[in-house]
Amino acid sequence: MSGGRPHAVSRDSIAEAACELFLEQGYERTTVAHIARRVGVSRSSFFNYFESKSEVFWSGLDERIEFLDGFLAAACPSSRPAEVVADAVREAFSRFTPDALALALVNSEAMGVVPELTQEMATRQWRSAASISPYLRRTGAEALAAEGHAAAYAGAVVAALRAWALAGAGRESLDDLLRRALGVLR
Amino acid sequence: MSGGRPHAVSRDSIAEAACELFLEQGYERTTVAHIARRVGVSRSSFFNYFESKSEVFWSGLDERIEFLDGFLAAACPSSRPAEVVADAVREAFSRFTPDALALALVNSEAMGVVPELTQEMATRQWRSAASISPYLRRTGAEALAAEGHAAAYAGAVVAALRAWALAGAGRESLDDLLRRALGVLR
DNA sequence: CGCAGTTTCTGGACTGCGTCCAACAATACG
DNA sequence: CGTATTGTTGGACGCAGTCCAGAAACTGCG
Repeated sequence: MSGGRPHAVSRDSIAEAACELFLEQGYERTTVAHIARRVGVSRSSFFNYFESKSEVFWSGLDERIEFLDGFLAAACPSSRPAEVVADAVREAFSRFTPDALALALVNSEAMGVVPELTQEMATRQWRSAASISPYLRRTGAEALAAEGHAAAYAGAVVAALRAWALAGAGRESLDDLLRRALGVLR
Repeated sequence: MSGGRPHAVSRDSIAEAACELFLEQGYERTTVAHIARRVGVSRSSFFNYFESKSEVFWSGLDERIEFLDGFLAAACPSSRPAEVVADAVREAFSRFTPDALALALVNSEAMGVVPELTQEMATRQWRSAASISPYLRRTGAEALAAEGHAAAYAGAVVAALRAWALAGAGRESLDDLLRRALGVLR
């Protein structure tokens, strides 16, 4: 059951090598082949670890969003939906650790990843909203209202995340920023 | 000054042919070469009219968002920012006509364009928020609050747009939907 | 030790998007 | 008719992402 050829490298080591190259020569000019060669593995193998070049940045965040989605799907409708959502978000991000994404947010210009980053970040914000909106609907909100409010929460989360990364992940508490960003939507 | 070879086809005719093909065989299975051949032009020429395959859907909306951006950039800070934003949005979308995007929203499953559409729509929502947020900041709002509220407005706009397209563009007034979606964010 | 089963690695072929460019075609103007 | 301008064309190119068959590394068993 537990046999098979062992992994030659780890996801993390690939992500690390990729970030090095992005910093050295920029995102666009770095090919998947470059990354693979630097970490000592074939191009094919890169795609065994990551679905795409850009996914290097997003594993950590996607995991947290998936957690949020499951959490809210299982949550009971409350008369105070704002608090449930805020708690869910803070719970989901309580174990978010600085990773490639934080590095990319800080060095976005040096890496030349601004367009890539906004595009992908927008997608994650959308996905967060898509997790929040159904919960709001279950509390009785109307469709347009649910989507608008969900977008607000998702936007607040992303704003907090950016502020946190830009302040130098760890120097400021992500939980505090989330609380502030969500609290301001009263 | 006004000489030169005339255009062989129009942007609209290309978009039309593209939508036909997307409906017939799906977005993924339709190549740029297909579209070009159908409309009787070379693949190279397609890229003279559109920057990318997906841009076929987005010209109209992008134009409206750009208008919104300019409008808000020129707007004076008000003590009632919500109303200014709402007016700007309604003004920007007052001339939005049903186009390839509305068709794609309605037939998203048939076209197999759901992932593409969510990704790109998320990017537009982000861009709308990025146009609104600076205005809110100029009215004195704090950074996190401005981003959260801007995300809410942008989300409401996109929700209204989707609802409008799905109801069969024209059967319901976009302006009404926008007013409702924005009004609910009190 | 040899063998079967399992998992990963690898190289190569392939499709399709998007870019670039030099040559060519169609128009306006003088 | 020449010239400037603008659009079209085909071809070559680089790269992302997919697919696959075969080799490699490990486990457990006879």
